[in-house]
Amino acid sequence: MSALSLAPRALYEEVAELLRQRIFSRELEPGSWIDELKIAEEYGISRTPLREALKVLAAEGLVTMKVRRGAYVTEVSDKDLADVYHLLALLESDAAAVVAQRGTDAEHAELQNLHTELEAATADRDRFFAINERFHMRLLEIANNRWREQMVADLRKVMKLNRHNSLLKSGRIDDSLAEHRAVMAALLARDAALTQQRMHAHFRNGLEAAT
Amino acid sequence: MSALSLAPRALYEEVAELLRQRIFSRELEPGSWIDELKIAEEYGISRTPLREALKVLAAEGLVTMKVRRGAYVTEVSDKDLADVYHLLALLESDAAAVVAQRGTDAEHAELQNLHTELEAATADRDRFFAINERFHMRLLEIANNRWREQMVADLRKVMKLNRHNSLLKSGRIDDSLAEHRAVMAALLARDAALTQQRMHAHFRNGLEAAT
DNA sequence: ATTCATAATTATTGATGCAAAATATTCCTG
DNA sequence: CAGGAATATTTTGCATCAATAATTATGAAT
Repeated sequence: MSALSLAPRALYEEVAELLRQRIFSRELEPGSWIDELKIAEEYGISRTPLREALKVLAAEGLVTMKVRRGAYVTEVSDKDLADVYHLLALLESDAAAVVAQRGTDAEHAELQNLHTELEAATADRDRFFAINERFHMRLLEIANNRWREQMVADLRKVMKLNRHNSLLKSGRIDDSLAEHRAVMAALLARDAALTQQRMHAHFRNGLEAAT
Repeated sequence: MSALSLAPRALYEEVAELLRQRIFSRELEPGSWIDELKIAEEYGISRTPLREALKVLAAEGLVTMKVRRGAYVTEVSDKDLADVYHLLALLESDAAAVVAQRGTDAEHAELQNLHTELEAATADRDRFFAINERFHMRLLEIANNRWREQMVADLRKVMKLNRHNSLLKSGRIDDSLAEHRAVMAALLARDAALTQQRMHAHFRNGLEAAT
């Protein structure tokens, strides 16, 4: 990690990222109030960029702002988890259908390559998750709808708030891979409806495994 | 409008709302930079709450922040318009399917009442739009997914950035009403798939009329 | 005359200070 | 001893101030 970055982010962005990590690691627990003074002192910054960072996190749904009370880490109930998952399934399965229908052959090949990598990574759990993540992200990029990309990114952040934090549970690697394979087959066949349906099933199974 | 409100909003919220109105009225044009000093002076406030408001608007997609350059009103291309519309169609037609399947009889009756009001308001264009808006909002509330409600609200704000600003063009009132009637019929019959399909068609027609 | 470099101006970003509001504490009363 | 009111402390919210980076303008050199 180099000290000077090519695209220097604003301080409030850096702070937002640090807070996200602390929230995801549950160092900042859901429901707990965020002490502006304490955090600002910890990071050696003033409260101004911290407050701006909190506004960003509030928009992402990670924290909730109460007037004259401050910000607390959002608590996600089981219902919230199911609701968010429902939307992710909807958005990503639609993205898959779009890619099946309108993706170029080169883009399809690229996804197929990622899938092949995935098939080869069943032994290494972390690697499997990492490649899986790249696959889903690349799929969204190819679907080429920046508003959806933003929404999915935000929803995935909310998912990470949950204790049983998994878009993909451990024991489910083999099942998940089989579903992935089915999605790819439909996608390469350019069958949009089937791709959408199979991706949706993939998510539904994921939710059942998570709850 | 009373001076003292029961839920006093923070200044940055008020400012965000004022800026939204100015953006929607195109007083602040898409692509134009927002002069913090000028706006703050206009409103007689400091720049701190203004900057926090800009972060909120950025999260909604209404303005774009550039590091060390400030904020400018987001420009929405025709592609953006189509992309946002695509997502609105996806989210709202799914909401309709959910309501068809899981809404209570009382909730269905409530929507039917709104629809009846709509049928009676074809002569008054503004009234028609207002009731239509209420119908869609109520549908989302009944679908009972606060994450979707937030996303749809944000997407609708982005839609309003566009010049041909209309989720419902003028000449299309009769067609729109017919589509609405079809949606209601499927919904009351608790046919989720058909409801979803018809709501989707309703949006598709809306987009074609807008472009 | 054009281009590049340097300086000056302007605007954004971050820090500090102050006032108002909410919560916690203490003291008084029943 | 308990309950409530008044006070004190903590914390948020807004404004002002300082510094930092970017753009523009100016001038010199080729």
